[in-house]
Amino acid sequence: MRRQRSTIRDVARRAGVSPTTVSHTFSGNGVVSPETQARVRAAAAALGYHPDVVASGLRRSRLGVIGLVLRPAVGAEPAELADVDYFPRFAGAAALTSLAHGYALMLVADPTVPGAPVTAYACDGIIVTDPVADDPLTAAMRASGTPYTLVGADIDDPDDEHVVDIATVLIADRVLDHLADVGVEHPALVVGTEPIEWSVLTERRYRERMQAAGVEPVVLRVPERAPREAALAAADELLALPERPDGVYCMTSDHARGVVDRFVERGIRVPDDIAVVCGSDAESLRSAVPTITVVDLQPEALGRQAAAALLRRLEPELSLSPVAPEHGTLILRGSTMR
Amino acid sequence: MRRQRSTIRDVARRAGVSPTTVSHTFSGNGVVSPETQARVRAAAAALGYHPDVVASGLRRSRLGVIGLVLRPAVGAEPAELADVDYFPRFAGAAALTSLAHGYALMLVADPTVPGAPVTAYACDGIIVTDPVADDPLTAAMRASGTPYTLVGADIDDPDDEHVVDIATVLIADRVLDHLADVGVEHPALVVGTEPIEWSVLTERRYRERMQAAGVEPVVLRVPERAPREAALAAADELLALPERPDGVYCMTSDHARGVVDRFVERGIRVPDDIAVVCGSDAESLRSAVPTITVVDLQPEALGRQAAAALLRRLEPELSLSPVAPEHGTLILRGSTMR
DNA sequence: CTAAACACCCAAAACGATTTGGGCAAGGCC
DNA sequence: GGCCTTGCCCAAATCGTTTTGGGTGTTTAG
Repeated sequence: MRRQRSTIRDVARRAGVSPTTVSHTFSGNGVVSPETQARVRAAAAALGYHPDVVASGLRRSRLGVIGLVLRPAVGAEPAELADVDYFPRFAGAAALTSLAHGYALMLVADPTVPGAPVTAYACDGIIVTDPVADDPLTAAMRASGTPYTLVGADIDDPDDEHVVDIATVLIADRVLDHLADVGVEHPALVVGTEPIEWSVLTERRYRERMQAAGVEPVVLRVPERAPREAALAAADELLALPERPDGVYCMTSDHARGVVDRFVERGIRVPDDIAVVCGSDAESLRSAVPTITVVDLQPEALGRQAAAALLRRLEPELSLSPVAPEHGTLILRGSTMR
Repeated sequence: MRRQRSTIRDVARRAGVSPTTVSHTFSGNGVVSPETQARVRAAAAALGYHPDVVASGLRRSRLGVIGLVLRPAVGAEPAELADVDYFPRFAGAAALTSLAHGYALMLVADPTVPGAPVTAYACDGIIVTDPVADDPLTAAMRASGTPYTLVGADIDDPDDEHVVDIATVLIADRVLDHLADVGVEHPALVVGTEPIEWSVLTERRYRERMQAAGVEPVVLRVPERAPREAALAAADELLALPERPDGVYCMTSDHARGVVDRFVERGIRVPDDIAVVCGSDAESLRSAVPTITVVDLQPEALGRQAAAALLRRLEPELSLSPVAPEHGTLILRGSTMR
């Protein structure tokens, strides 16, 4: 029952050659006569041999694996992720792009958190979404010489070249424009607390625009992983304001759902009294009453782009069809249909 | 710029001990005095040392990685997957369950297809969704002694114990019951061609029920990855039947969309003339006109279950909270709302 | 006082591949 | 004939760990 895999040595013995020759025939590295190659391949086939990726990875320090660190998701319970569209879709697209070029994609834990497994360092390169401010993970990757690609910039290091643009400002503008279009005059922002580009730049842009419009900005910070009560409380806080906002931009689906639910509970009409937009899609937003207008972040496109960028770093001669970056558009639903 | 990682030997030198001792302090295997341990840890920290997962994987033949083979998706273009909910959600849940127990999850290619990378064999165990009839991959895994878990049974090997139940028959009954409830008397079935449990058992069950009801079964087989035209043609074929079906059960989202689109094009009213149910959910089915009733396959629950089953095989002493299997229910939408 | 038990540590042999640096013939050139 | 290629092949070192099988001293038991 124990694994009894045959090694390169077994193949060599059976084919009457040296292990070197076997290695050469498979890697195409040395010079091996066609007849010998045939003998070797026959022996390998007879033994059901296939090279040990780990051993060859050790020697060549190249494993054929791309790592993916989903930052906010690590440590999350699977159940918590059930409602989030972004990560699985991103990962799926990145995985297929990698597989198409001979790499496996591995979802790994952030190796900079103390007790975590350090599998990430074994990868030939890693994709990080989304890096936090002054990210220790990026630093670690740089120190260990592991190629990386960030999805969304490290806001404390905006000059890093290895970033896939997530167009946060563009998207913020679209959302705020849309709210203005449906007549919202003083929107509030409900944003997460993690220092990631997505949150920080959205808030910055929001404040800029409010200032330009001469409107007092209202920003509520609610932790991404806070319990539902936090979102409900945020809704109450908005309603208690002296000048009640007539629109809300919630970054995460949990917050949007909580806020809308509480509004409805309190007899506030959505969208007539307050319009709501959410910054990312999720099943619950589609089936909510009313359904909630969202930003389509196009996770597949980003996943593909991130994987392609990293693959280009790993194998410069690879020909990768460039992906046209087409950034988030709005999916209009009930919560803004006035 | 080249990777200059420090090794266990460097740490040993700096701490004035042997590599053995360093290994022992980190693995907790041998006996090392607390003072020595402290010295070793200090040295490791100073050098930024972290063990090489690949080297240790080679020696211990245990990498800390679970492989996931998404059968129908391998070789697919990322764009093709964009619309499919099932795989990314399944993978996401499996990944989080694995990470929570110290394993990374790796999406790998089917190693039994000729030129494919054999990364799968490097995994400590693999999850296969969905195995085809008499699956060569299962055979390979058995031969190489790699633990595996199948999601959906191999229909030619129904006695394999390492299977996560996907309740195909139960779901088929629910769909057919629902169609009957809304007045459908002779439903047709549009099913894929891959010999996977999901397709085969559904068709079998469908035929059983039609026979019991004394209705002539109508089964159209359309390849899973066929172009859109194939689904359109299937719709036409259904319309051309002497006794036109008054309901259709399409297994895949592409087929359902194509069929509905062609029906609408031809002036057939959905659901009034023909009701339609799809066997798996996708974005396009939610936004189609009319929206299409689907089976909620609960990919997260299955992913979690599959990972848990495999983890239990890999580490029997692991305490994994049992997951209550709650199988597919229907999400009712316009295409069956008569 | 001697022998056994214990605590702590280490050298060297794996693990399974790749790579380096030749070795040995056969053939070509002068 | 001698020398240089060229074609083909191999032995041994290497990658960074873990594990095996001792080797020291220092205590404890008899």
